[in-house]
Amino acid sequence: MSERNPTYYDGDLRRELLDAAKLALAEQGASAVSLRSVARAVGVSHAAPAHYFTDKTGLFTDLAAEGLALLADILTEQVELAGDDPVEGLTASGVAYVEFSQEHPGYFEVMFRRDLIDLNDPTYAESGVRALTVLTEAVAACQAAGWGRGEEAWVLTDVAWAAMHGVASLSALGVLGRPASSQDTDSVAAAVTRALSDAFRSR
Amino acid sequence: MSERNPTYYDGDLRRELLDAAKLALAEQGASAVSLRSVARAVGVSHAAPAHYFTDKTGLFTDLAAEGLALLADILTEQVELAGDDPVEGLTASGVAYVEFSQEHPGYFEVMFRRDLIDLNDPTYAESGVRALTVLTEAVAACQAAGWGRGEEAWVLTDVAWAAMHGVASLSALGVLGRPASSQDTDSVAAAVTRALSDAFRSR
DNA sequence: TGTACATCAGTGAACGCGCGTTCACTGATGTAC
DNA sequence: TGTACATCAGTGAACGCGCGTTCACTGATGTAC
Repeated sequence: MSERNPTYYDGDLRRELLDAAKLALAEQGASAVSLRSVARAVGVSHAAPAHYFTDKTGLFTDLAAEGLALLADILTEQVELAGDDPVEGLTASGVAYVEFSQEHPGYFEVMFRRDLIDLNDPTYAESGVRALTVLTEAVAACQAAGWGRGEEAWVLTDVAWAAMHGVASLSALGVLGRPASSQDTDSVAAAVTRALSDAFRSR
Repeated sequence: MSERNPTYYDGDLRRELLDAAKLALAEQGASAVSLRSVARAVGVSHAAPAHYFTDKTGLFTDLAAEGLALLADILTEQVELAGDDPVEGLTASGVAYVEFSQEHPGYFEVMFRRDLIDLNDPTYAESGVRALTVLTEAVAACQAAGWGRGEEAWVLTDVAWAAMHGVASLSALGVLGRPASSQDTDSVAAAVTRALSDAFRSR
């Protein structure tokens, strides 16, 4: 997606279209977002998005790739920050994953939707591999430190990913928390993520 | 949704429309399903679905309510089967949740989509409460047996739900498993679910 | 048993709409000489 | 510095399409008497 001639004027319109799409996705969900509505939100011709993204799948794919790259960066940072404590690195990654989904619901809405994006897009795939590699290495470091021994490495990676992803998804749905109370979504997700991390940590 | 006169002929068309929608959702995703396409698949007039479901949201809501009721049944059954072993009951519920998502991808596609269904539909909400109650009671029984002490009950319930839901979602996406190998999706999900259960069990 | 009537599931024509996509174009920016 | 040309971002009119929804209707099923 989106190969552009870098020697030429690289205006803000592409950026603005992506931001508008991200906002609309967060506020109204994917079913309400069209190329025309995005163009309308930015105030340009309805044909403009096709210039940058070819088609609707292109727009969503570029947005998903951008989000996935940011997520990979965030996970990498968390693992690096944790330094010599790999279990802390994995825990912090989980917390950061959930926070990412809350801070960027627009990204999260399309990042894992195979009916909306091209999973084989090189940029998207590269970031996906990067994020998964960080997670895999973090798990391997935990195992080297004695955590989760006796389990195959990829199983533990999937377990960690699934746990993070589950909290992020249900948190976005707004179904977590003490029944019939209106707690702050972020703090609920934080409590759940923390409890989940503790469960892993105590192994 | 769908109050109908039970004294009258209660044909199969409603059933067939639901089944066709479920199949299309599983195969092509929500963005490809329309009232007209469902009617086409069944071979009836495009206006027929409106008779049973009022509108598109109605169709998806009825389908989601049906799926959620089935899931609540399944979870209840697992807890009952486990009898005196509450941790086994919770574990079996997790496995069953993931299996449900794999056996009924069409249900799973709409069951948690607030942009597609009416979350306040009485039937849907009632099944939701039922499923969550089963889970809550299972967690309470586990705590009574000494598991997960020191954690608030709702946090543990959310942790369990998020874990199940994460595996189900990522499994449906097809991203779990040993990297670059084409393992059977079901067995991968089973391995991950099992590892997750073990993690909880060992607390 | 027979006739007249009520119900209602499903039809099919018609509507207006927003969509993605195409395409000839304009006009500003940058390049060659 | 000045002119002629090339590039390309973005325009706006036009297209055909599938959609959800409406509505007068048909015809089969069941009910009243």
